[in-house]
Amino acid sequence: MQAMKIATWNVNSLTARLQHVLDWLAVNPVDVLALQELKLTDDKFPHQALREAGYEAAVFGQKTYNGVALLTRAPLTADDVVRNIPGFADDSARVIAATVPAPGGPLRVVNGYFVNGQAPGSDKFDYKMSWLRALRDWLREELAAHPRLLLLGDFNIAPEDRDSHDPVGLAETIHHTSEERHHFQALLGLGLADAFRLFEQPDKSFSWWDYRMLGYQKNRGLRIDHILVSEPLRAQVAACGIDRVPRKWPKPSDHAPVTLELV
DNA sequence: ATGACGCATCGAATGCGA
Repeated sequence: MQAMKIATWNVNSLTARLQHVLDWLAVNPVDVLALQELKLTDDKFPHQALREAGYEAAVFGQKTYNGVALLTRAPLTADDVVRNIPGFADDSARVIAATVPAPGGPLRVVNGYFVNGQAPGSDKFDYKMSWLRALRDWLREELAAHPRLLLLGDFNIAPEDRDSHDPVGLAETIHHTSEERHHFQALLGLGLADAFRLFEQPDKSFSWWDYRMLGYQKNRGLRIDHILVSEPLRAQVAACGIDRVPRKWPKPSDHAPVTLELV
């Protein structure tokens, strides 16, 4: 059976990062790439350049902020693409889900740009909590309908202390709060596994580093980009890692891609 | 340290990210 490669990457503006995406795909010709923070409307999406690179795209864009897309080598069936959480009113384009052909049977891929939440106690934090609750309730149904499911993207949650460069100094601040971590655990409780932790990983493995104060050079980062796999997929996960290479390129996204291999 | 850096927005200063 042929291996299948899947990745997620918050590009912090696809307009600014298109060449990075193309360069990365040329070296990492994954079958599926989930993108977040497109920061462009659908009419500005670079379908042509990506098609020339061998990818079709399902897009859910928005002006200035947010925006998500799924790039796939194999054509998607458009009739079961879902945009945002059904029944949850949301002004932000944060979720796109689609079914992707795969060797062991179709995969349901749910790509999310989770709410940042700014600070505990803020209106934005309340929105993050409501959004996470709605996501969980929807995913319960989605998993029932599609047992072979991946949830991936920018979760904006560092699940454990080891996922932060400063778990003590940043305790109970955004990305580190107990409430956010409980929500992450509740997602695992649906029957999902954090693919990254299925393998031994280097200490201080992060997927995001602040642009300021030499954050990357000092490895002051957080692991907030994740790939969760449902129980039926777990035994097929052969590898999961963070690719720091594009974070070293000129004018990088502040996030690095997270990659997964299914056999 | 209500900072820093980077991106987007009708053109500069501000909102936002994490």
